[in-house]
Amino acid sequence: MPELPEVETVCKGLSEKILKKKLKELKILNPYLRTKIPVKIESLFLGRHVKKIIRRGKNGLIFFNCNYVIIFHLGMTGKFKIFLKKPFFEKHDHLFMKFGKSCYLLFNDIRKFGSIDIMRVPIDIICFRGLGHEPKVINSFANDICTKIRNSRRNIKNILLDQSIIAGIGNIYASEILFRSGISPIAKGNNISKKRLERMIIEVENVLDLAIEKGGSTIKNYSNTEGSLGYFQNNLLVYDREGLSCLICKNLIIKIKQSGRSSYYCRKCQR
DNA sequence: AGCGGAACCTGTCGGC
DNA sequence: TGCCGACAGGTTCCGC
Repeated sequence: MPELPEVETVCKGLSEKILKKKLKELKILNPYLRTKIPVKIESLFLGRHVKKIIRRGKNGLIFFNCNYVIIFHLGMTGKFKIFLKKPFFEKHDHLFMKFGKSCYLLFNDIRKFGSIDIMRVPIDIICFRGLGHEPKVINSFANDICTKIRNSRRNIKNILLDQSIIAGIGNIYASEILFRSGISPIAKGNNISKKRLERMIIEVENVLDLAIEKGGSTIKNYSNTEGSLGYFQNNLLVYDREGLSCLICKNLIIKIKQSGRSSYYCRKCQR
């Protein structure tokens, strides 16, 4: 469940559990993710304390009191499972960690599209991995973003998914943002007025903020549900609603493929 | 240079 | 029941 709001929620959840705690044990169960988990991870972090945990785009960064940071990406199916006593390992568990006296973490990833990596500090968080602006601050960069979009002949859906322009939007929220903005996913960037893009930028903030809020409310179940989060489904206006009626005009929601990925929209409300 | 499509990997679901 | 293809919330690489 890994778009920006989910990663934000995971970072908050991890902070509650492991902030200031010492890493007591670490075991790589299966290093093969999108990138290989570095063997050095054990020697670099064992015995170190967690200083802070932040999110940048869809990446989570765990800072320790040493010169390295652990960077995780959830890919499509990555999750952290938290336990208060030592868990049994399961299929697709990749990394095991113990913090403090009794906090156990397992990174589990069925499809192996996630990653656990390390990086030396200091990190240039602005230019981190070529990511674009954080949605929280895009209002300050609205001109810059509008110009980029209006110079592009790509469709707006793909532009929203481009992490180097705005960081953190994924396939679900791209559809939701466009629905709320009244913009068709097949509209070309260079054909959308500045005014409409400014409205869209506000909706980016709205949708992600709301999703973080909802994610925050379910994170309470995080340790109980062992990471099986399923929040925000109830708040989706178009995603996965093919054939159902538009909540505004009652027209049928349609599903199309763009660059191999599903987009959902209302032909009448979105132009 | 910038774009769309394929590839990466595993599980699930619907159709036949 | 069983097999097969399509699909899933992401990113990167490879041609055109």
